Amino acid sequence: MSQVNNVYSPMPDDAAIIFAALGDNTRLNLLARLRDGQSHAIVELTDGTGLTRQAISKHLHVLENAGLVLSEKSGRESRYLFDAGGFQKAQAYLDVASAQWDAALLRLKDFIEET
Amino acid sequence: MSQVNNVYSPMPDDAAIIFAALGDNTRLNLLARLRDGQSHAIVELTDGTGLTRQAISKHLHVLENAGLVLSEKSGRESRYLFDAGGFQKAQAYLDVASAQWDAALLRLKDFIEET
DNA sequence: AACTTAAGCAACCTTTCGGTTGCATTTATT
DNA sequence: AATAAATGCAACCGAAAGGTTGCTTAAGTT
Repeated sequence: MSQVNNVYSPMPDDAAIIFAALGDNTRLNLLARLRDGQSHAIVELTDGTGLTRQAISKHLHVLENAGLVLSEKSGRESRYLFDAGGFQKAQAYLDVASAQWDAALLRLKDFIEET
Repeated sequence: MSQVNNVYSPMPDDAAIIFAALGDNTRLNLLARLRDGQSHAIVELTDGTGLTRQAISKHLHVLENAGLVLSEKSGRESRYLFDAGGFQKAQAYLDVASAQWDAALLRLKDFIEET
């Protein structure tokens, strides 16, 4: 079984996973911090959240699974970095959806004017 | 207490609610069907999903709450339509995030070249 | 008036989610 | 060698999510 999976037509499954990962404020805040382009250790990302390290660790795994962050081990710490890939897929999905909507509106408009 | 809420800086809370609503395949499929620009009754949207009418009804409420669809009563049926508002907010959020990321990369690049 | 269709409401069930605590492990530090 | 720091893993918990069934109500049909 093969699958087409180019950037112009994101797989719905992927999209749902990415959007679900974005659908939580704690995770959106983590992403915002990671957008500085540098890698951060878990303790560091935990700081100021009011949550435990394990909670943050779980959130980071969710983000990683969605392709929104990358992780790398460095000595005793695992550091996380922003991954633009997930974002681009989300944007692509919304763009395609918008385009479909616009096209439908246009068809509707033409149909009405046809009278 | 007042709040700024323009399209250039979407409120994170809103964003999380919208993304969470998009983070489910059943709902993405419903949205895809609603992108034809026309209104659909619940029974109609239920058809072909393999789920019950009530399940679909709940999903539609989630979408409505996120500003992704609108509903209107017409006789004994309530009909749902696509609402571009939620989509635009989601797109705006991702755009701002991307821009921040790009800016951070640029700063990093400049910093390195400064050597 | 009788019947059918479209929905809403509410209770209930199971699974997932967001979070915590406790303990073991690995990698610095002193 | 002994201690401290950063994690990972696993069990556990309460709340929310996704779904179902049953019953009521409102609006069309015949």
